[in-house]
Amino acid sequence: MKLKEKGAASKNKLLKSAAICFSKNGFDAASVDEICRHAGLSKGGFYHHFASKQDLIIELLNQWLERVDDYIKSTQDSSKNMQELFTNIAGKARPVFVEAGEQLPIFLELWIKSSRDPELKEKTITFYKRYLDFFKKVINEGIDSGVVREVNPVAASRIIMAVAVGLMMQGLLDPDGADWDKVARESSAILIGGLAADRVSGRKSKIRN
Amino acid sequence: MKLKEKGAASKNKLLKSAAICFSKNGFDAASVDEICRHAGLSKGGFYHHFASKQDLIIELLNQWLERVDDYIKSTQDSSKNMQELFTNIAGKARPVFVEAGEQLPIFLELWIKSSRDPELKEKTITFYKRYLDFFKKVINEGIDSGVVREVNPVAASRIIMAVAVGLMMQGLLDPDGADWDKVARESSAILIGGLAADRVSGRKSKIRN
DNA sequence: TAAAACATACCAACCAGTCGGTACTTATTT
DNA sequence: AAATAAGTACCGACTGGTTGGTATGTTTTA
Repeated sequence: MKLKEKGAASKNKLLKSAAICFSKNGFDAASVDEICRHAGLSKGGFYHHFASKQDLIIELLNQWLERVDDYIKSTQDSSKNMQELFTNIAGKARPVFVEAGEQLPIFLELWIKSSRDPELKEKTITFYKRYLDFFKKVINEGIDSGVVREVNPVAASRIIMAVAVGLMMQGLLDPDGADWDKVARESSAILIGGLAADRVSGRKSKIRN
Repeated sequence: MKLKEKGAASKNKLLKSAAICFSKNGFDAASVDEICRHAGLSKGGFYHHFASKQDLIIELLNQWLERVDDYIKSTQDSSKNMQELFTNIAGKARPVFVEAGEQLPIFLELWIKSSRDPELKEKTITFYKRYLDFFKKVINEGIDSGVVREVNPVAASRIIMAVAVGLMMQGLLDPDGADWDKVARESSAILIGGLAADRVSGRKSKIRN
């Protein structure tokens, strides 16, 4: 194997190990030593590849950001209308809750950390806005095609985001308290179908202010 | 002042200082020394009142739990039907986002911490279920009175919780990105009114599985 | 032989928690 | 009421352990 490749492999190993160690007990609890041990490298190796622990975190975030892009693209391609899209997203609840279930606490911890760290915040907001724009676009299409009533697209996007994030948090706190897969599907159904027994207003939504 | 009262005052001062220090940089970052300094007490004083740092956190949580009960009661009393309740809750978005805005990161951090710490988890779940039951009750009343269509009450409660928590998290990440007060009101409107332009199904909701 | 990819040893800082001791208050006894 | 005993509130130096980061040396590859 070439030197460069070996170096890149080690760096990747460190990133993977870091993600695992972080998910176990959080960012701060996972020490650099522990990550190194898990990756089978020494501290010198770590600081050869990363300037600091924070630097590693940033790089991890970048990797996730790329995945977000991929996910958005794949979901966008395979969904024709809003209902279908929501069904697709809700259908992916299980992999999100199970496979990535261990990465979830880190993801949330990162979110909170971002609220205090400008460097992280910038990255996280990028991630956040990307999803927001995606939903906004979907809703606008829905409105144009008459499937969605005339709500504020940005506000609606925020609710969708809120439901997604909020359900994740509940799943995190009470994993066995519900069949989250099912809850996700029901949630999207309620979000789509609406809560009220009868339409409160006419075609136009009744948002004041 | 009597001795006991003085002690209680000091303990309270420590709790308040802790809440402030925690909100600045998180649980782990705030050292016991820092809390003591802020409270104008020594370390010995701290460990006279609390068995450990964790012990303090638990007591803080208990205080918050009591406030939750008060809040639920006050909201319950001042709302006759579901729309009114939601309007009330959404109307309180500003105080939640502004006044308690600094305590929010801690609250969320606590949530995550709970997912790993059984002792904390038990407390947090109590808090969580209390809100869940509250919403469930409201929705059941709504269904009985015909205002709400026949959704799964538990699932609906989880969505409401999700929206609340999810919006808080977005507000945390991007405080100036939106008028969160307005977003909260619009959200409750959408939640109540529903997203779809036309009722997808008939009276019965179309939840499968 | 130069640089990349590590390893080893080490440090200064920090942190939760301990412990012996002090100042002051309350309860009990004389 | 005075003396004594017991308890509460608090101080601050100290400890054992951990952590992020560094300085320097060694091996491997181009």
